[in-house]
Order: sequence, then C-alpha cells, then structure tokens
Amino acid sequence: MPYSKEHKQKTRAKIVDCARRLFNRHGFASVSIDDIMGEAGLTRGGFYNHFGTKEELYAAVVSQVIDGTPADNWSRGEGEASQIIPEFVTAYLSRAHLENREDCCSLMALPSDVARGGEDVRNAYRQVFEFMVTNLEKGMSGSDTRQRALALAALCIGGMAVARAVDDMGLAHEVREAARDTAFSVGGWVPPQIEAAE
Amino acid sequence: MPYSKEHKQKTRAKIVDCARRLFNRHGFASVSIDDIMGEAGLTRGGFYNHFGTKEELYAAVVSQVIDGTPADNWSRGEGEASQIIPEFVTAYLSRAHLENREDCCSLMALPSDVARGGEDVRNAYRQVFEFMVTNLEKGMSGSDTRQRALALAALCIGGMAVARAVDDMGLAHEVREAARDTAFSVGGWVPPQIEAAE
DNA sequence: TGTACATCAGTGAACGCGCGTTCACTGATGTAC
DNA sequence: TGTACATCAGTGAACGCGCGTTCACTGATGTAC
Repeated sequence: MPYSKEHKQKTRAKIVDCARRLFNRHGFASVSIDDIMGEAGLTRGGFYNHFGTKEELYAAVVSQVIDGTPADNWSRGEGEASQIIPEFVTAYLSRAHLENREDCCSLMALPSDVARGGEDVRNAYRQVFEFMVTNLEKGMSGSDTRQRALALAALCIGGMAVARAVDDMGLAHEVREAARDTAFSVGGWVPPQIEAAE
Repeated sequence: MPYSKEHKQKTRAKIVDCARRLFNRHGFASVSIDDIMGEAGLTRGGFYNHFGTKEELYAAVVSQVIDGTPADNWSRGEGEASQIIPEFVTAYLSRAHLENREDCCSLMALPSDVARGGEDVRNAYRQVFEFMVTNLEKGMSGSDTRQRALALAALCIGGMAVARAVDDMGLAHEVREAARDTAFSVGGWVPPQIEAAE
C-alpha cells in the first residue's frame, strides 16, 4: 500500500488545523473548501479523500482540543488542581488569548455559529464544554461546585465572546478583566498576582 | 410626493424586523437578501431603496432594541431599579428566552458573527452592550458595581450562547439555571421565587 | 369634484462570481519478484 | 539490488446553483389644476 498511513493522517491533521484557524477567524459559512485546502498547500478535489462533507470537517474542528493554547495547559492537568485550574482561568481570560484570533478556544470563537450547526457540530461543542466544566470543578472546593463551574465556564466564554464583538479595545479589556476578577471570586480563589507582568 | 413618508418607513421597519428574526436563527452569512425580502412580502430589487449594502442592514438589526422581548422590559425601566433589574435578569435567563430562536436578544444570538463583522455592526453591538451594562449597574448596590455589571452581562450572554450551542437540552437548562443563580449572587439580589411557576 | 401628471417604491430579469461537490486523471510511493 | 506493477492521495476541469448587486421598467399614489 503506497503512501503510508501516517502520510494520510498527517494530511488530515493539517487540513483540520488550517480549517480551525480559518473558522475561528472568519466563521464557518464564510470559509470555503478552496480557502482551507489552499492554506494547507493542497487543491480542492483532495478534500473528499478525508471528509464526506464540509459539515463533517466542522465537527472535527470543534472537537479538537488545541495544542499550544490555554486549553492545552489545563488538559495536561498534572499537579495540584487547585493551582492549575486558576492558572488556566487566568490564561483563558488573558490579553493574549483575546487577541489571538486564530489559535484560540473554539468555545468562545464560535458559539453562535455552532448554535445553528448540525447535530455533529453541536455534539462536539458539548463534549468540549463538558470537559472544561469537569476540569473547572476539580479546581474548586466548597458547596455547589458543579453549578459554580457551569457558571464560571459561561462567564469565561461569554466574557471573551463579548470582548471580541465590541469595536472598542478599551472596553474589550475592561470586560475581560471584569470577567477574570469575578471568575476568581466564583471559583473561590485568591486573585492572580501576575497582573502587572501580563 | 406619492407614497407617504410613513409608507417607506414602515417598509424599512418590516425589512429590519424580518432580517433580525432570520439573522438570529440562521446567522448573517447564511441568510440571503431574497430570503429577507421574501419574508417581508417584497422582491429583491426593492432592497436597495432602503439599504446600500447587506452589511448596512446588519448594523440596523443589531442596534435595534427589540419590542416584546426581555430587553424591552428593562428598557422601559420605570419603577425601582433594584426590583426591575433582577426581573430583567430572570427574564433574560428564562426558559422562554432560550427557546425563542427568533425574538431574542442579538447580543446572545450573534456574538461570534458580530466579532468578524464590519465596523458599523461592531459599533452597534457595543452600544447595545453598554446600554445593558449601564442598566444592570443601576440595579446594584455595594462596591465595584461597574466591574460586577460587566461580568454579569458577560455571564448572561455567555450562559445563553453556550446553552444554545450544546446538543443536549438538559445540559442547556442546567447551564442557564447555573448562570441565573450565580448572576443573582454577583448582583447581590435575593434569588427569584418564581422558579416553580417558570 | 374630476382628470392629467410627476414621483418613486417596488418589480424581476440579468450580471459576474464563488460556492460545494463530482469525477476522470495523474503520478508518487510501497511491494513483489 | 533493480525493475515492473498496483495502489490511492492528490489534481484540476467541470457541474449546477444561489449569491449580492444593478438596472430598465411599471404602476400605485399624492398633487396641481
């Protein structure tokens, strides 16, 4: 069998990776298969060797937990949860994560796109969200941890989604910082001290 | 001058209204001008008597504060802010508002669409968001009201946006209720008692 | 009151364009001998 | 080791289609006389 299995897997991974960045930046409907394949250094026809439809790729993108982003820090999850989880929240609500339009968490970059997507996409979104909530909960103590973790996830995602939608960077960072401070309060953690160095 | 001024204004308002419902449900990129004009009982050519481009209509939609939705309750804003604002939050995070895909707040229905929209759209989004935050703050007492109002708005919008994106209605309502309970805690209000009747 | 007219909101065919998907093909590669 | 072959990932022209926008027109309406 010519072309090793890894070759095809690598190509597929490259397509998903390029698609993720383009979807995060431009949304699902506005990115064409030509755009994606071009970005991956391939031509349109080959797309259908890897995916049946554009929608199938969409689901693959959403369910991908991304290397090299805040989501990654937390998925590694070694060490004390009570320390790692607040660090994750700080990174999630950081200036860098707000400004990086491509390498960011799809939960915050695509909520309204996914809401009107097909079954597979919404399923993928739910799984990533549940993963986030479960991990946030691990970093909490006290009562109602599940409820607080759900609200905390909503606050992180909502804060960043809103900050991206407004046309005023000053307001955007004000929202982001307000979300972060309130997130620490809901989580029951002491506020981050790294503030000045951010 | 034939066709009274009100005639044209009414037609314009009808187009914006139909567009708002279609955008909320399907997103900006997936709704065509034919769809909108058809919904309004008109034909495509007439669109350009009212708007220069599709993007211009988009901004008009986002900036419209909607009659007959929770947003309306609060914009009326007569009476005690400390009572009306918690009522608004309850209505915003209600089952009905989550399930109504068309007549809902654009802040929660379109965040990721707006984030990649043009200047006018993002400006309109900011104005509506600022209006929401200002009003939430009026219903608060204690310290850091501005910061808490920003986080509260992010929590409301984020909670609803996420609840809409997941494929499990049970989880969706769990998120919505968690957001609501935490919202009341951030707002410094006593939890709503209407729960059972919801 | 009745009629001729000017206005302009609304019509719908047409434009160039890019989309998602299909398909006959090409050619780089691993395997068999 | 060298060569012929089979595989199948990748190519790119072509498909039908719907898009945003334009434009010559039509016909309902308010106004002037």
